Amino acid sequence: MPAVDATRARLLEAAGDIFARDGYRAARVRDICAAAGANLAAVNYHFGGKLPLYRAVFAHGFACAALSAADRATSGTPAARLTAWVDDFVHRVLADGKPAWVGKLMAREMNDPTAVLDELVATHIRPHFTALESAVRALLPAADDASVRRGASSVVAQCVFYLHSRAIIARLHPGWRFSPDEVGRIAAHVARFSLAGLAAMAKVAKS
Amino acid sequence: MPAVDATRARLLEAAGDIFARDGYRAARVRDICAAAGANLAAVNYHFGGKLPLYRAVFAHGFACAALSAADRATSGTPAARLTAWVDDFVHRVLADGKPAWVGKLMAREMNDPTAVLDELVATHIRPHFTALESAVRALLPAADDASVRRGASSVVAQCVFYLHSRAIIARLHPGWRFSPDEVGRIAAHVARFSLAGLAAMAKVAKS
Amino acid sequence: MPAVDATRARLLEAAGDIFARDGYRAARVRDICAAAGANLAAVNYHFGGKLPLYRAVFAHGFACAALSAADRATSGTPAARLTAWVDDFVHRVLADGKPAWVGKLMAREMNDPTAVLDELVATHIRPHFTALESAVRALLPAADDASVRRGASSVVAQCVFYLHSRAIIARLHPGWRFSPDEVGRIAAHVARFSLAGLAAMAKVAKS
Amino acid sequence: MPAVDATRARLLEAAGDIFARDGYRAARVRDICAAAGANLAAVNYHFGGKLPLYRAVFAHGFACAALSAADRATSGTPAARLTAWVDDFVHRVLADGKPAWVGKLMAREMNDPTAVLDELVATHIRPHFTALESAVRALLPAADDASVRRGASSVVAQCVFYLHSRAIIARLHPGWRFSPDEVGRIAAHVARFSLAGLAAMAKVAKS
DNA sequence: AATGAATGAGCCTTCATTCAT
DNA sequence: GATGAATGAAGGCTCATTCAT
Repeated sequence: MPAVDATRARLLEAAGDIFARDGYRAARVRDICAAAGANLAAVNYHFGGKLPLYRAVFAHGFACAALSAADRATSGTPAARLTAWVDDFVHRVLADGKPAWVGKLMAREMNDPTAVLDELVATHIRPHFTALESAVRALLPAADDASVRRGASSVVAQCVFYLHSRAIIARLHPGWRFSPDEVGRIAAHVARFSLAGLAAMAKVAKS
Repeated sequence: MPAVDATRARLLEAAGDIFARDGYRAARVRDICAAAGANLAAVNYHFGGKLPLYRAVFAHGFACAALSAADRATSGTPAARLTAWVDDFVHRVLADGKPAWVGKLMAREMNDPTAVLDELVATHIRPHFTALESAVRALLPAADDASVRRGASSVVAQCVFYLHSRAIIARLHPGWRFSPDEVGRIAAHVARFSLAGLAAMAKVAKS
Repeated sequence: MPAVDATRARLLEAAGDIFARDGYRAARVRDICAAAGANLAAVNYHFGGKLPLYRAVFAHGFACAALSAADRATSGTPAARLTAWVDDFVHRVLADGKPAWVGKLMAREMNDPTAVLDELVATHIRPHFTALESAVRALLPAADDASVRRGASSVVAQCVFYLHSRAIIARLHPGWRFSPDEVGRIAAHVARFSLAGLAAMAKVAKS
Repeated sequence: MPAVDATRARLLEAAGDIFARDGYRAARVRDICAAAGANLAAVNYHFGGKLPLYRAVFAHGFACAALSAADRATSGTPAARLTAWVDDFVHRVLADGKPAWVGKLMAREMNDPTAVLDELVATHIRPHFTALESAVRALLPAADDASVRRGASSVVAQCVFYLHSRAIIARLHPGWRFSPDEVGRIAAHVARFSLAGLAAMAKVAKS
């Protein structure tokens, strides 16, 4: 592709940052254009409006992030698959990498669901969650669907916690830094904690 | 005459609903006043502006909700205290009672922190969280602060999950209804799951 | 009269101050009522509105100020009458006494003439100015009306200058204080300056 | 294309008229935009708000008016310089030319000083007044600063009188028209009157 | 292909005024 | 006689969007 789409790409990156920081509503196309070094009308020219841009940002973000192969958790023992799933998710949630705004945007979508969320659930979230549920189900041989749901929820909850509650965490524990090492420790902790929790569930269900 | 503050009270209730539904920015004072059956200038007259109203809504919401005696978790064995804490929090998060919007507002504040959040952390959240942390610390005799932090986070995470992720839950599990019975089951689940997880942490720390 | 009109009187005083300071438009009835220690609705109750209050303030102000007998300049030689007139006017303009706001209000009315100004011209200003003109005419025996008008204008101009231009004066000469002594010096200066100017006019007209 | 700033220029001209007529506060951007044939948001787009527009109006007004060469009064005898200064100022004050609103705006600023006035004093008024003061000082060889100040004030006063008091003049002397001829006569009168007054001051100071 | 000028809808706020008590 | 609650009109400003170039 020629440099034609250079502005478009810069716009996409800038929009991701600003949408993640300010939310859809509070974000101003002015700021996005300015941050992208583009004209004020560029957003409308390239995307046709603020909302189309928002959709494009999600598409772009997930296209970049979803490549990280959540599928590696499809083989091995259930415990290993769960551990791998947790490790992958926690790292993604706490990553500071390029598409750092993908997670923040997701968190925002959850509070202000738009039509975009439905698409995301269908294309990315449901498959991802199903992979976890299959591992949980294998770890709870005698459990009914509701128990599996609750068990899987407890696992997911511990991962997304660091996404939704970061504002609270920053205020309660100002010193808590999420270095790569700490992220690893958190992932290991969540996996261990969850496996023990699920084991307790299995014991109860059996009895 | 109690009719003196009738408009003020209606305004407060309406504002809670609408702020919870639309967020601070997107909420329009027009709608709030209309919903309260009051004049457009009423919010400025009674509260002095949109932001003061927002603060008042939080104060009102917490004043109503905080009465539910979080203090019953201050006595008994650590396990009992943690169980009581979880039960209280899960019920509060999943309650459909009067101040149903308090939770939603909190969730919004976490994604879009304003100055209000700092006050809330200081007055309500930190004390609440400290109570949990003390129970967790008692359950992890040999653990360092970081471990206690991660352990407590896992417990909180499972409670607030049903607050932040309800949009996702509704899409992934459309049939999941949070009846009083189900809320009870969830609370029991989270407590058991967490105690097992913490026990596993204790074992590792000891070894 | 009973204390019934105590509020009314306080309102009048406060309104004078605030109208003089902020102008009719920018002045807020809130501030006036607050300054008078009265209710917000007191202005409407006692005067029937903001504009009626404004008129009442003028009436009150001139009733207090006009007593100072501008008429003492009606006897004596023309030069003495002019000197007395100037002395009276300069003192009134630069006075810091009770009805200090009367002058400022007049200055405001001149820039933003309302119906009030027409009344004032008829009842106070025209008689006052006519007294001056008669002295000037006596000093310019051979002059036509236009010359008298210009001469009288030059005299008045020097007096009102300290009213209209005080903002400029304060910025150009920050140290210039209008103590009673200085006010006396200014009055003397204006009279002497004017008499010399008029004498020069008389000489030209004669030739 | 010069059409680029056409709206901006029309806005400036319309704003000058309306600000002069109604004052800063009472003037409505609506009216200004309507008078300029522009959209309601045009003033915000081109100037960034009402106050910035107000400043721009002053800058524009003085840029147009200040070209009239106040500098011709810098050479010649003191009397000639004073005469030239007065002639220039009187003509400017009583001009009906293009920037007719400049004077009215100045008069308003004097009664309701804003931050704009400070800038104006520094950039235009002080230099202008200093030129006069130097001529007056030359005419009062033995006088102290206070006397020079009072003398210069008497001269300025006669010029600005026709600015501030036009509402009164129109009511006291309805027939007084300020034709070019009459303006010339007034200028000559003020100069002669002032030179005589200053001569009288010089005589007193000497004695 | 891309821009800068211009638009119009909508929002929060201020403020004088009114009304029931 | 006097007040506090409530009203409605109006104003300035923001911002996404459009249009001519």
